[in-house]
Amino acid sequence: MPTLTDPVAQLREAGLRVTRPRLAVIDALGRQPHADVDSIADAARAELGTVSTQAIYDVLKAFTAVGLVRRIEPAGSPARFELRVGDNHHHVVCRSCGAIADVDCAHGSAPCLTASNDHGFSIDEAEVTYWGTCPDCAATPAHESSILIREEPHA
Amino acid sequence: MPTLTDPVAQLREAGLRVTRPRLAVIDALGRQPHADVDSIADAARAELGTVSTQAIYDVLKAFTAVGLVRRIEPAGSPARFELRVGDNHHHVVCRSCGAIADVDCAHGSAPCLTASNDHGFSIDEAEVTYWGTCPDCAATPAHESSILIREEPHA
DNA sequence: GCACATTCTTGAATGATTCCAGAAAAGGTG
DNA sequence: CACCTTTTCTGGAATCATTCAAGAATGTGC
Repeated sequence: MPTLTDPVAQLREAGLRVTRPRLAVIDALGRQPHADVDSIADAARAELGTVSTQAIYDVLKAFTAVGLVRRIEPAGSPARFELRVGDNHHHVVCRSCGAIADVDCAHGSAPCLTASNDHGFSIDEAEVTYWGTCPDCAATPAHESSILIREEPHA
Repeated sequence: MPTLTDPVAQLREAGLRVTRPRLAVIDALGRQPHADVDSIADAARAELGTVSTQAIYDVLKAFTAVGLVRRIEPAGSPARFELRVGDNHHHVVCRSCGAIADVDCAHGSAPCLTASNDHGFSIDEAEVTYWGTCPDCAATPAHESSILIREEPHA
């Protein structure tokens, strides 16, 4: 087995054309697990020289459509994307810097998928987001965190 | 006891001034559990005649800050607000029309709050979002849903 | 290698949300 | 009850993420 399922093969299997921007995006996501569009675009540009932001959006949309990547959208953050799909895992999001980490489901594959009262909805997915503080931000005295996504932008 | 904790008293207790727009927002939220800013603004205008969108945002921000309302942001939808706070409950979101319903926690008050591996994060909240199809959309043959937020806008 | 469909580029539009400065209103005090 | 300070509301513009559109470039199957 290759390093991690040959990207070219992945694209072909998904019925998608193999283009430079697409490979760059896969590569970027492989390196940065929960990157937002901007980071992915930066990474892709570092690799290819020039890629339009639009292309990144298109690529990500195509990937999401065929299930190659999963789009996650923690409240208050721009959308982020990850390659891990299929295994129902969840995320911890840092309230102060926006960092995201993966969390495997504690009770098997579909933990809380059973709602107490589904109001007649037919539920097909349970998405769990844990909110807290990442080790880095916990260590820092509540100011000057690494990224700062939504507080005191002037500091 | 009043219908549901006198709004005026609620505001006073929260240390907020009692203003017409604020009462209108509380009223609107009492009637529409998971309204977005636009709906709230409409409801408030129906009641007061004129209110700036800005005022609605300010009011909601103030309410959120003191914990009077909770802000929820399902991926792909504008932010929504609800009065129910304090009881850790979750939401079911309809993939086709965006409808939201409350779901009480099946296993007591803090169900999945225990992540299998917290990566060093100190977690303070677990937010669960169930995705599925609401009864209305399930009944409809997959087209012409009530609101249609994000699929096949041309249909 | 060719033709065709798909994908990328450029540039602009949209929608939600926020920032700003000034005008108005609410509450507490004398 | 009038005054003053603080907070809130108005109106308009700015910002950010994302999407739309039209044409040029590229990948794929034959």
